[in-house]
Amino acid sequence: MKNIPRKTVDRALIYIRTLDHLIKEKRYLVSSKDLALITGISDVQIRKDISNFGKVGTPRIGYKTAELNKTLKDFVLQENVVHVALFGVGHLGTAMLRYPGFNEDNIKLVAAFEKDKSKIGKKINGVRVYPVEMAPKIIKRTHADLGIVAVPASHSQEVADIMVLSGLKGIVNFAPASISVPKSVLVKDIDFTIELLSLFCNSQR
Amino acid sequence: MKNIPRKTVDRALIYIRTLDHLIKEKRYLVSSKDLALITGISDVQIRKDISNFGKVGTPRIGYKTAELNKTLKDFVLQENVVHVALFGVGHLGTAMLRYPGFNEDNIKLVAAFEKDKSKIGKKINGVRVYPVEMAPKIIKRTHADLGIVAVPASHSQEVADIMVLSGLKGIVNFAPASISVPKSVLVKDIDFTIELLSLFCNSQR
DNA sequence: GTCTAATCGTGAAATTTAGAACGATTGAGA
DNA sequence: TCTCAATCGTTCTAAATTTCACGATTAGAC
Ligand SMILES: NC(=O)c1ccc[n+]([C@@H]2O[C@H](COP(=O)([O-])OP(=O)(O)OC[C@H]3O[C@@H](n4cnc5c(N)ncnc54)[C@H](O)[C@@H]3O)[C@@H](O)[C@H]2O)c1
Ligand SMILES: NC(=O)c1ccc[n+]([C@@H]2O[C@H](COP(=O)([O-])OP(=O)(O)OC[C@H]3O[C@@H](n4cnc5c(N)ncnc54)[C@H](O)[C@@H]3O)[C@@H](O)[C@H]2O)c1
Repeated sequence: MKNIPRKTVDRALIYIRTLDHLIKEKRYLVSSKDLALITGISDVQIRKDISNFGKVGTPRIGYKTAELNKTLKDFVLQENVVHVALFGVGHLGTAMLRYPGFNEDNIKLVAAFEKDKSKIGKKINGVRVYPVEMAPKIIKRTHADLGIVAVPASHSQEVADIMVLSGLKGIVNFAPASISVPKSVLVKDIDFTIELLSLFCNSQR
Repeated sequence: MKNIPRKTVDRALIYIRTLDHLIKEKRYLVSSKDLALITGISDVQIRKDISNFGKVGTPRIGYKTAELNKTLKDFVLQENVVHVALFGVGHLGTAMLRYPGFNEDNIKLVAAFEKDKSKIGKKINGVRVYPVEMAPKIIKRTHADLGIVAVPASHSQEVADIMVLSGLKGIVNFAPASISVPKSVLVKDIDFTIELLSLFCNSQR
């Protein structure tokens, strides 16, 4: 298997999202220029990304939406369902538990973990809330792949440690604090504050 | 003013966040190596980033937390308060309205806009919810700089157009669909689905 | 069948970003 | 005072990523 650039993989997910949408609208063909208009990514970039996955386009015509979608999905997702464990059932965590869109994209929240006893034992949108201590056991039982940190920053390292111990391979961290994990575990920080400030800084110039 | 790399600006925000924290703990000095341990960013990268903003460190000692923090803030934030308008008071929008952390970082949610009449007129955490039609007027009155798209993807382009018309200079888009805006308006997409899938893909290799 | 315009795919150039190496500086302690 | 070890800041090198240029291909018009 060819070594595909990290950023290409990320953009492939955007192409997949876009193609899913086009297919739902019964669109059969799409050119790199069309995709560029929709996604804001340049047409050259799109063609180059796609060429990583083989020659699937037809000159003068473009790409068949269904075929391209399948090609991309085969490469980057391989029909996997991604199992995710949530830590922290507060405002943000609850929003995610209630979000119906994950299922459609092969993401399954398999369990939630809380400290607050009043939330433990409940089921939100079919997902049970467990005490944090049960995380290692439940995570193994449910085959969770990834974890989400949605606890206050003061407890983010603590839950990150549990996630690592439990064998999770990737963490999305919403807490506004860096977490330390072995380098075999990937971390994606999503700090709304930083995103807003960054946008503001960059719009100022 | 020197042209500072975009990624350096983003990392500067992480340094600021970290320094805020250290200062709160009454820590006066910090070396690039310390910061590297905390943030996961390499010490070389950190020194190089900081050197963009002038020589503020002392060999053998490191940086004074307060001084470095001030230097960074002067460059990238300039003591501005960022005014933000929220579109969509659903699960995610409400979580943001209720988040107390923004204030501490000079981010102010100045108004929220909704379609659902049952939500209009309410005040959440001090922020009033208006009908979308009032957005241009309220945004001008409140001097909002940025907007947040927290409506379903099916309506994201529609509200993005209103944001542009209203003069917002940057948009954080949580909807899983690309939005088209003039290139003078910056967009930051945050698609939880894509973040999770990306993490999964990258952890698989 | 030939021509043509649109589109793909790709190799090279340019740009951005990260990393490595290393000299310069400084405070602490012998 | 002199040495030393820690740390900063800068320059050079390397890697990753994007952009550019252009040839190759193909469906459709005539
Ligand atoms: N809500 C937002 O818009 C927003 C914006 C920026 C950053 N964040 C960050 O996202 C994270 C979650 O935000 P939120 O608004 O949902 O916070 P929240 O306070 O509403 O929820 C946090 C939840 O985590 C639980 N918790 C605390 N310690 C725990 C532990 N050790 N193990 C398990 N659960 C624990 C709490 O009981 C609570 O239910 C925070 O780190 C916050 O700083 C949120
Ligand atoms: N909640 C999550 O965890 C999550 C995860 C991934 C993506 N998202 C995306 O984030 C966005 C918001 O998610 P959510 O969970 O808050 O959705 P939600 O359905 O809870 O809330 C959406 C809100 O937008 C309002 N709205 C609809 N059309 C509008 C319009 N034209 N103008 C103003 N308001 C309008 C609705 O009345 C509703 O209150 C959606 O695009 C969703 O796909 C959310």
